[in-house]
Amino acid sequence: MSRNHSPVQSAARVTMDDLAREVGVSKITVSRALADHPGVREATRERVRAVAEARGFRLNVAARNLRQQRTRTIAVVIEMTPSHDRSMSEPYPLSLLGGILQELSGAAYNMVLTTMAVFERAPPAVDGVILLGQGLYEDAVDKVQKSGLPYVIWGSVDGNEDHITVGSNNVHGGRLAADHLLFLGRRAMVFLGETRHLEIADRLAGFKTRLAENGARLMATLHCPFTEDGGHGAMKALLETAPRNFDGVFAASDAIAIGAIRALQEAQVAVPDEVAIVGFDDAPSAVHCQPALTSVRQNWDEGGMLLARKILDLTHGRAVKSQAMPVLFKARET
Amino acid sequence: MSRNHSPVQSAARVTMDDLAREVGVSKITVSRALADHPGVREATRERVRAVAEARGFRLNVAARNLRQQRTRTIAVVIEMTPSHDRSMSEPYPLSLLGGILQELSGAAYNMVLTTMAVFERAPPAVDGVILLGQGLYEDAVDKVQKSGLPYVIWGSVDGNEDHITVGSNNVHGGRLAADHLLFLGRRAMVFLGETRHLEIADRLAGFKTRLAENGARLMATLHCPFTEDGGHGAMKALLETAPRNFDGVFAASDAIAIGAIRALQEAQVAVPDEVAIVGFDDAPSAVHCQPALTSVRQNWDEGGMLLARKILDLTHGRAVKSQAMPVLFKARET
DNA sequence: TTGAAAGCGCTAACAG
DNA sequence: CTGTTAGCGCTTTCAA
Repeated sequence: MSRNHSPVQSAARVTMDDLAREVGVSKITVSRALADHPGVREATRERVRAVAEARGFRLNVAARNLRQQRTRTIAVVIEMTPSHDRSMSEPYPLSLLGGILQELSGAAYNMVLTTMAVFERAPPAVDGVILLGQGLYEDAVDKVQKSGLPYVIWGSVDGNEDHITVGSNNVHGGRLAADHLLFLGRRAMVFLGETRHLEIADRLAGFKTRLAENGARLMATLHCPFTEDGGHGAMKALLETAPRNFDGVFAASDAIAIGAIRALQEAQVAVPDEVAIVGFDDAPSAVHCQPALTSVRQNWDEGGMLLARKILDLTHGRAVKSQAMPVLFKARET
Repeated sequence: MSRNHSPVQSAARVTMDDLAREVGVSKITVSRALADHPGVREATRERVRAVAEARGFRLNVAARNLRQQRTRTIAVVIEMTPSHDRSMSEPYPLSLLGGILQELSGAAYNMVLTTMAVFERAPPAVDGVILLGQGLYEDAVDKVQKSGLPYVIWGSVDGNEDHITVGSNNVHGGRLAADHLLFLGRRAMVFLGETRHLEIADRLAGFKTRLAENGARLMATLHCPFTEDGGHGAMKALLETAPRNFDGVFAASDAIAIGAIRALQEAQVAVPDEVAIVGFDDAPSAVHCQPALTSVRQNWDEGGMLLARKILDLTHGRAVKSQAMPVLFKARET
């Protein structure tokens, strides 16, 4: 029946004062009754509850937030490109958010999902910040730091003890990728990915280390975006400029790897017989693509939960440490 | 007097009063200067700005929210199962959130991502609600309605004018799926999906209509979860209990379809030669799976933007209507 | 162009 | 078990 036409709230909203007057107690008693504080007579609590229900009382959360100087809300700042091509899910899939949300939910905390731009332009009322996004790094960290709020970062665990970081052990992931390709007898490798991102740089570092230890060579490092098209373009360009001089590829994401495989197949290069390839993330499409993609899985869920737990600890003044999480190698057909 | 133990911010935070004292103006002038109100002398504004910067002033958003009686924040309530199997991205992928976020960002609004449970237990300070999630439906709508906030729903556009709904034209999607299978000469169909969800029920309804119009038959409707395992299990059970009496399948999601294909292949049933199949959503894996899955694409991005625009309109007291969005048929190998 | 007063709705602290 | 007082930090209103 045409409710909803109310702009924000229907009429003047019912306050605790209104309830207090009606029940015949003071508003602090109303507050205590509704908040389940001990030391309110059960009968009183019941009456307050009943009237609150009857009058459609809703707590003014903004008022409470101001009074208590805390919002029980954590901001999650993501990198978002509006482009269709690069879906938000590429570098940081929903399961990372899922892990965060699950943990925050458990603590009865809310989560504000926002971008750096909005975070600056219209700062939300929050108690802490989780920063996702490699591109953002240096810049974004500064901005968040300026906000004065406690924060944790998803990314590469560098030596900087100034900020708390949670992330996969990317160096080790790179080593595992190298080991696989070496095991397949490959000696001449190519790396695909944007190494300006610390996480990616770490993957390459681990990869290189193992190659060096085993006398294999890195023929090229191609900087390409995280997408399938990025991988396809980079590999296509590589194949067109010179005769193929490599037999192993390590891609910084599964999307890149899948694009690269497509380019290889278009150029009549057999995968994995002529060129073996390892991706990263173990995305769903890694299982379904042809041939099935060997990849390095990150534990997004757990990562999200860790991020949430750490930011909650920080907001409660507890000590917190950075943490690198193990990755899992998934050998498939490539 | 131990102000609040301030777990959140380090020292006592700088307030507008502090700035006012230091600059030698009243706090309201500080407020106006920082908010770029006209009618503040430029010199004054500059001084205020400088001191604010120097002192590391940060606006107390909670206080502003209380005073202004609005938060510039919209809650997005999602259905979240903690289970690994059913990823959050299944029914409502990140791109829907992306669309919402993009539109809210543009209006300098923040977005609280939350679940129904948290929304009830720890209501966030918001001006409106976007409700995602078919499972939630009746129940969740009631709960949100009780909150007294304006809201819009992603889902099926039913006749109910009480609430504003945005969603794909699921009925038409069902018709398109039927047309494809009929075009391939199929006459005996199976539907896979949980029809208690209104959206799914709509897909089935459109599907049935077309079958009836063309004298084809619906042999079975199997209720299964949205996952690959759900589709696999349902199809496997169907194949085991009786001789195969169908040659076309319409699945309520791509994940279900991919699971069903696997079950068919395991039972030595050729896809699409013996059984053709159509999915829904046009997920990335639809392109990569073997054989490539025919599907019905939903315009998530646009849907998210519409949801956001409508809830903003509602919170500003503007009239708003429900809207069904066109879907796009993607014929592939199945 | 600036300021004084008031108060948004709630809850912590202390008294009774 | 309940109440009084005070005030969180900001912005609206009205006055100068």
